[in-house]
Amino acid sequence: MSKSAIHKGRKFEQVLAGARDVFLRDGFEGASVDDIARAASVSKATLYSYFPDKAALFMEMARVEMAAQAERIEGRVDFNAPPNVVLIEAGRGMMGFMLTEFGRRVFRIAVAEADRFPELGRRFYETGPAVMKARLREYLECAAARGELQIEDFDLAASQFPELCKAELYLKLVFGIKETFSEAEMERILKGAVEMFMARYGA
Amino acid sequence: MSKSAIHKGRKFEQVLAGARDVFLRDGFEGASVDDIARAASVSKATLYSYFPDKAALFMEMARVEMAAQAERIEGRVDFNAPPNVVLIEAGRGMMGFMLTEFGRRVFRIAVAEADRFPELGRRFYETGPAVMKARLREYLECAAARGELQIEDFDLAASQFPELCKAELYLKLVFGIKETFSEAEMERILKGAVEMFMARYGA
DNA sequence: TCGCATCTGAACCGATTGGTTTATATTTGG
DNA sequence: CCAAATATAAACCAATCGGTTCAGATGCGA
Repeated sequence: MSKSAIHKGRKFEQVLAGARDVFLRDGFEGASVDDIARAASVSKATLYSYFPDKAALFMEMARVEMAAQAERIEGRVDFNAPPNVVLIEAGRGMMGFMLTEFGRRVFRIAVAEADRFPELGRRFYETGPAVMKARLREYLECAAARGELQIEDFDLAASQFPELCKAELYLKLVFGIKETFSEAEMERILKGAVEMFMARYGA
Repeated sequence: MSKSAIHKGRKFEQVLAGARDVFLRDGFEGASVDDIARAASVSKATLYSYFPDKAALFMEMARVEMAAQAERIEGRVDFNAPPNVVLIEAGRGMMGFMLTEFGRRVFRIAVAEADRFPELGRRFYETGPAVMKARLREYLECAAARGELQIEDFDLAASQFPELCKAELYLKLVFGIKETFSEAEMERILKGAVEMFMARYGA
């Protein structure tokens, strides 16, 4: 009773969990409501007592899932640490999420359904990449003020670094060429990203 | 009769064109065979006389479309030109494709269906990003041999530059935040990419 | 233990889907 | 101009889908 507003029943979480599993596995069109109900160990009638239709269920699970993701990103950024420490840390976090089975699936869904659910794409962007970029930008300004970096276009710089971290990884992941990367490979890309960034913006 | 091997009929191209339009608009699941037949101005029976099922039609149109895309990329790369010319040119080409309505749709489909059609993702990667990377790498080695660049890890460098060109653009495009970018914005990103690349690898 | 809210399972509905068939029309090469 | 190849429209099929309904089971607070 003290939880949230809209719902009334006790199996709410079950439904969301089932929806998450099936939607992430099969996509929006591909997922059948019967499948979701089965995965949630819940009757279809119960499911429809919570949500008016399939799309609403989908959006709600996406909302919840992305909120959780945003919270996960709340990884510490030490604003006083030197750039090559902070950058490595931030890059590692990003790559960690990208390399998750879960991370890939969420990304795929967001891309695939960005047409059908325009709000979904926007939300994914804003709770994911946008917050990371904003935080990074904050740090960059901080470090620049200390004279550790020399940046003119902070917005651009904060966008460039995450992109650098995707080199060699991202495309192969998204298109299913390769699903796992060794620690050594990750370190090589990460090191390359930081070196390039520092070569351009280092003081 | 002198054309290709498998098919026999005269409306083959029509069918492929219709399939392209509808699949790119609605995705694989979302597209109905009746819709495709209608878009192709062809009867469903005719369509099924060419292709055994929906999936085969989809893969064939993807194959053709990606082959065409690969040909399009055959843009000149002058191996004797200096880096900051070649890089700008290559980056501009990439961004040009990304910013096309068509380019975005193809990308979305490839991502969305990479699970269902593993070969599709692989093919998209190999006829698109991979060829660009290979060509760029070739050039980088050439320019390094001339002493215009100083690169240790050519593979990494050839992956980094395209990623840099996506900064600020790509994510917004993919998630539908923004669909068009002014010439000035593109130039800013492009210039930023080249500057960063040269700061790291310039001789 | 009673009473009320929630949950269940299964049947059901109308719509749509991928795919087939059939009888007829049209094109085309010789 | 004929005959074989190819295309057509429409009806049809079985399956699946999202969504509804309902009679009864189940859990829970008092």
